[in-house]
Amino acid sequence: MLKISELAEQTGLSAHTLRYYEKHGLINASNRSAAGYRFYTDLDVRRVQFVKTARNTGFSLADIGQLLSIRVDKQSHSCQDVTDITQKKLLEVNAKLAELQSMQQTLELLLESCCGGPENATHCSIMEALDAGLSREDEN
Amino acid sequence: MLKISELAEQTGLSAHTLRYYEKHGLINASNRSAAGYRFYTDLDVRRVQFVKTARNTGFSLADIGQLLSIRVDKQSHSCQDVTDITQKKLLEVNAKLAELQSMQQTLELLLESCCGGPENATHCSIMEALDAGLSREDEN
DNA sequence: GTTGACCTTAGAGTTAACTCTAAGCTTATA
DNA sequence: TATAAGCTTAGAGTTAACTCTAAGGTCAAC
Repeated sequence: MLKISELAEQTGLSAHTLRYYEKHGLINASNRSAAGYRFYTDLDVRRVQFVKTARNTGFSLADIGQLLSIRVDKQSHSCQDVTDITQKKLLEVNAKLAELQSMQQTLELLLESCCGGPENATHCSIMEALDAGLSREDEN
Repeated sequence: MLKISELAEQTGLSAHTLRYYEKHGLINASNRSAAGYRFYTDLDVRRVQFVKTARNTGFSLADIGQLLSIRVDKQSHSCQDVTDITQKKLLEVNAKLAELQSMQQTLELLLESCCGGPENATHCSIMEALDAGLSREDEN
């Protein structure tokens, strides 16, 4: 049985975050001391680790809530329920990735075009490109 | 001379957003009518377009504030001032990109591993992988 | 028996970039 | 001249996921 600070140390999350997760229905302490202190079992720890892993994989807390409700009653859910959530997240990640890759390319082109030196910026090609709307090559 | 809704239409930004940008010192209306209506010149329009282009390139409003202060006094700034801002942004974008690529890979592996069918989730390999911390292959 | 570290709760603050609302002028049109 | 569309401001609300604070109770050790 772990106290909240011990669980925090074991999982790498802060006690604040753990209480926050509890408030949002993701986790819970199986036991409380007479005075109200939270005490966590091994099962609780594993649930927190599940949350942390899902978080690192990009799932939102809302997604994780869904995944957890599948986790506690796997019989009543299908693999498709799980892949639906995962697919949706992958699409979001891919969309964000495309956006960032476009930014990356633009930034790299800008940096290639500019001397970056101590000359004054009167003819700076980055400023010119931003002024010209990047020459309309990549607009939204 | 454009009214704010006309500028909004020309730039694809909302009038709300334009006022927001003004409140944060990025743009301004060169003129006001007797009653206080904003009126924008061609120069104002170009400044707004600069902001929009920079925004699409990933710069934060704070970055754009810096770029704009260079823009209005290029003599007093060097190309290096501009590339410093651009470099910093590229590093941020690259960091975020790496994070998302790792998530993408994980999500794809998860999806490959799971049948995604109507079977119940008792042995769902996505759930198992999340439970196992993704087999420790990719931890933070 | 008193420090000091740790725990509790409710609730406020943070961040970025909007987005919207309310209450009240202004302006163009019919 | 009356209506509707559009403008003004100040300020509140939104989103996600924390992060922190205040005020106070608890517990182990010296």
